Amino acid sequence: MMFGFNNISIDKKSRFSFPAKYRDAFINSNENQIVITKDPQYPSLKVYLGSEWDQISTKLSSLQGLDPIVRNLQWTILGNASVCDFEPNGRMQVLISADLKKYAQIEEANRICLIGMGNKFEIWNQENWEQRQTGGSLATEILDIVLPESIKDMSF
Amino acid sequence: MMFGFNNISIDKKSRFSFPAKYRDAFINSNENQIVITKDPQYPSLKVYLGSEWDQISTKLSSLQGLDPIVRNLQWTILGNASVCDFEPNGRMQVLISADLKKYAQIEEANRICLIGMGNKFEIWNQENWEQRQTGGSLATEILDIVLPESIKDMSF
DNA sequence: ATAAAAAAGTGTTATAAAGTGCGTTAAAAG
DNA sequence: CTTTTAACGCACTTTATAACACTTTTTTAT
Repeated sequence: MMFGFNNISIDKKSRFSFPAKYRDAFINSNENQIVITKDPQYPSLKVYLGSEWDQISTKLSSLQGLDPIVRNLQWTILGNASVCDFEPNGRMQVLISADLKKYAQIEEANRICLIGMGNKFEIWNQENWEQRQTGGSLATEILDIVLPESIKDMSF
Repeated sequence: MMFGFNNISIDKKSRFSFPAKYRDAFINSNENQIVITKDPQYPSLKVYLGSEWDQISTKLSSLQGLDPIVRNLQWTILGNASVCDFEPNGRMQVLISADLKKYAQIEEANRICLIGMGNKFEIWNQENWEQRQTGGSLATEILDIVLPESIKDMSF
């Protein structure tokens, strides 16, 4: 399990490295892929371990796509996923695409917030994160709607 | 069970040591990890034993994150947790990150209050602690809201 | 269509900062 | 007075990041 807040740099080529403290956890869970995609609620990114992603994406893509909310989630989460090779023994570097950077409002930033939430991470623009933490609301609360039963038991 | 008030020093590298009187309790409970994170209500820190943390974090991360209050608690507690290796037979030293120091308003301090609460500890800035004890209220009471049912039975 | 140029992506190295470990001194307890 | 504990200081190790070099892909111009 991987927890905690990290303010880390992005280099000129849009790469970041996971902090070394997570190395053991990555090695133990035997991951060799990382998936980054959009968060459906907030202007931020979700970072999944390969194995977690397999579960979530399998479940989500099996849902009835005629429900517009489900369809929207499928578009957002599945349609924007970027799969990266990942070496837990190496530099643990990951590239963020221009699209995802734009979505998370980190186009210009050379630093991001990487937040360990146990089995996944979130990536935030620093200002947005701070506003969130102090109870302030963001301009864009994207999924402010009632969810269908089928996804109530899923945790993205 | 570990109780009582302690005023202890933080060194230049932001480390503190648990008082020796708790050594036996740590050895008996066989802990080799300590987790520090933010208190969701007050500008102070919570210090959990590894085994306690496993329970709390598992429960908390399983809750429906689409509820904004739950999501906020997950961010605060899980997203700011710092897991430290811990040797009950050694110096029992723990590092406090710059972020957590800032949150607990102990950035400049070279002493902190470490309060044993049985199965966990709290870390406070001395002045805030004294104000609390004498009934004064702090400027920042962060979680002044009604909690959803799902977390009413959890004790953080 | 091909070659040149630019951009994007990958990998390595060097250096400063952060973190860790341990010995010494000072203070407190027995 | 002896033993234990707390606090401090120093040296060593690890980590993060910026800078650089090289490769691959894409774009542009002829």
